[in-house]
Amino acid sequence: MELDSYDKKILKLLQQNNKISQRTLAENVNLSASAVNRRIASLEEHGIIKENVSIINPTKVGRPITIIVEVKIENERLDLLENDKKRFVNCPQVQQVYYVTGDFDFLLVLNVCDMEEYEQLTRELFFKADNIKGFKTIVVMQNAKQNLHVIVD
Amino acid sequence: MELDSYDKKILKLLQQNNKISQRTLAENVNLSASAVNRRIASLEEHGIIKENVSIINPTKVGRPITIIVEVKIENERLDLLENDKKRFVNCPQVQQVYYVTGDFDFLLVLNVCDMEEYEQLTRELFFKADNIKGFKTIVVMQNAKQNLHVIVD
DNA sequence: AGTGAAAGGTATTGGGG
DNA sequence: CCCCAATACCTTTCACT
Repeated sequence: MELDSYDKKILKLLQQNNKISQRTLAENVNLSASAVNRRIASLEEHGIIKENVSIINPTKVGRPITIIVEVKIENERLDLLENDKKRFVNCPQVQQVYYVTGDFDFLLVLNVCDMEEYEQLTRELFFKADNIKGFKTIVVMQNAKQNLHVIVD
Repeated sequence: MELDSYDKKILKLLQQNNKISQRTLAENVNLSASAVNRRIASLEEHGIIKENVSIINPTKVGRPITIIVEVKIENERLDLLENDKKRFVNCPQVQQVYYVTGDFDFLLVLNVCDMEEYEQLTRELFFKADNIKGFKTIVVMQNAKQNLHVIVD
C-alpha cells in the first residue's frame, strides 16, 4: 500500500493521540470526516496501524523497575532458538524481545515491581531452561524516554 | 491514587485496545457506562493513563531497522550527563533512552529506514559530541516482541 | 460512588459527483 | 477517491439513589 501525504499526516497525528476526533483530524489535513474515516479503516486493514492502546505509567501502578537483560544461548539450532524466543515472548513481564547477533543473542526489556519478582523470573526464563549459556542483568536507573513512535514522512 | 478491581480491569482492557467503547467496557466490568466514563477520566487526570496512541508497524512505512546502542560517556558530571541525555531524547529516531550503570551508561533503541540513516545519526549523536567515550552498535535481526504493556493486578 | 435517561457529539454508511 | 447528509452509535452530563 502506498501512503500519500494525507495518510502520513493522519498517522503522524494518531501516533501522538488517537483520541482526536475524525472531524478535527479532517480539519487538520483538509479532508472531509468521511474521507478520514475511510483512510483510517484502510490503514488498519493493511496493518499499518497495528493497534490502538492506552499507555500506562508503570510507576503509578506499582511497577517502577525496568530491567534490561542480555542473553547468551548455548546452541543456535532453530528449534531450540524458537523455544527460547517463545519463552521470552510469552512472559508478561517481558515487554520487548530482540534477537541480535554479536556478543549476545537476545536483548530483553522487562518491567517488574521489585527485584524479587525479577529474581523469580530469572529462574523461569534462564535457569530452568537448558539452552541458556548465560545472561547479564542491567538495572535501569532512569527511563528517560520510552515510546514506539515511528517517523512518517 | 488507589486502584480498585474495576480500575484494574479497565486498565487491562484499555492497554490492549483503547478503541473499545465505554458501553462494552461497562459490560465487561459490570458497571454502568457513566461509571466507566468517570473512572477513565480520573485515570487520565492522575496520569495513570499516560497517553492514548496508535501503534504503527515500522516495516510497513519503510522503516524496518531497529538498532540498539550501548553508549559510554567520558565524564559523569551532571550537566554533561544531562546534555547527552537531552541530545538522545530529542532525536526522533530514538524511541527509547535508558540511563544505566555498569559497563556502559546509556542504552538506546532506534528505528531507522536504512544503515545510512543510522550512520548519519551516529555523527550527530556521538561523534560531534565531546563527552562520548565510545558506543557499541547492535543491529536487531528480529523484533520478536515490542510493547509497553504493564501488568496490572 | 453508582445508575439511567437525555442531550450533545462522533463515527459510519450510502447517494451522487 | 472525494464531498455531503442521514443514521447509528458513543460519550458526557444531570438528577437521583
